[in-house]
Amino acid sequence: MQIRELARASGVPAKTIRYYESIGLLPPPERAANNYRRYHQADVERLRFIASARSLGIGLRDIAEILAARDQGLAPCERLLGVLAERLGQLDHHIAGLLALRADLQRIQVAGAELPRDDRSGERCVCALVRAYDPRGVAAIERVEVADGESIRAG
Amino acid sequence: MQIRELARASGVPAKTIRYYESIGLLPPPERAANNYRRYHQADVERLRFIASARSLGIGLRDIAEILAARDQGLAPCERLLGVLAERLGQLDHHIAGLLALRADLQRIQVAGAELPRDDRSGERCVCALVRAYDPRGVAAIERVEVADGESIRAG
DNA sequence: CTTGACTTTCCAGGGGCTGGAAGGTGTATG
DNA sequence: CATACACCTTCCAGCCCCTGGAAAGTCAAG
Repeated sequence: MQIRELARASGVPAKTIRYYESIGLLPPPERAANNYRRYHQADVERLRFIASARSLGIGLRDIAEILAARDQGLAPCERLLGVLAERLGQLDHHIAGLLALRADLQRIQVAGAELPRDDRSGERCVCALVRAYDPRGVAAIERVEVADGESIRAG
Repeated sequence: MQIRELARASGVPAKTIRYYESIGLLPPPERAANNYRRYHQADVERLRFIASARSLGIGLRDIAEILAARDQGLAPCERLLGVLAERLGQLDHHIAGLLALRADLQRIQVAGAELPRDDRSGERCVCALVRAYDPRGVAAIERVEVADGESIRAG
């Protein structure tokens, strides 16, 4: 099958498939006479695994290690379980941070809504509240989830 | 004051201060005879605002707009409140996604822990569960929080 | 013969920094 | 005066995971 069909079968855009190949996550496939990539059912499975792991929030590096182990004939189950556990820990930490952040944000919002909106000095308005905000060890670790991109591959 | 002192007073690394200047978030400061940047108290305030807004998860673009408005003598409070509200919405959405993801992850972990760990075919082990995982509209939006970096500026 | 759908490669950008190289400057000490 | 060290400057590269676009080739249908 051609790259587009693999894309449809796996839910991963063709562009991303080429990218995965370029970083060694997928082996270079055989080529047809016209230099088009040719894929098989096994590639669908592999890519599905990658896509699912990605949507579980597992990084490409971990995925690469697991696949490399499997390619060498080793069972990667143990390792995968370890990655899942680690990911769960990260996630809990992350969620806790976001919940604390949410609370802070809401406090500022509520307090700021009662202040005048035309203060240009920035002293008696919501700006002052933001400026005075000091994340007490909880947030600030969570600078991460700001860079969105709204890709929604599986949407 | 020099850049390092501004860094200490604001909690923002010198490198990041230069970066902020390079993208127009901070105006180019005056220079001493030796070409060193020279800052004042007002820069501390501005940077504190930026740092706090960042740790609330507000993007540099929004921050830039707010600061630009203020630089033009307009009160940005209304706009800031809007940004906060929007951010709160994002955050709720994001947290909901992460909680759903957490549940999925845990389900897979628990189910996978009961399967054999030496399956090289990938059919009767946790690998199969991951491969079969299909985020039902909830996750997959949240591909975001995978790119950490563990910066911990305020740590 | 043209249209259109596919493919190929490569280069750039996003978000928000962070690290490092290569070099200039300022101050304290021997 | 030499040296050590801390600070400053600029610029280039990398992180993570793609995504968009350009320029060019290939194939089937009308």
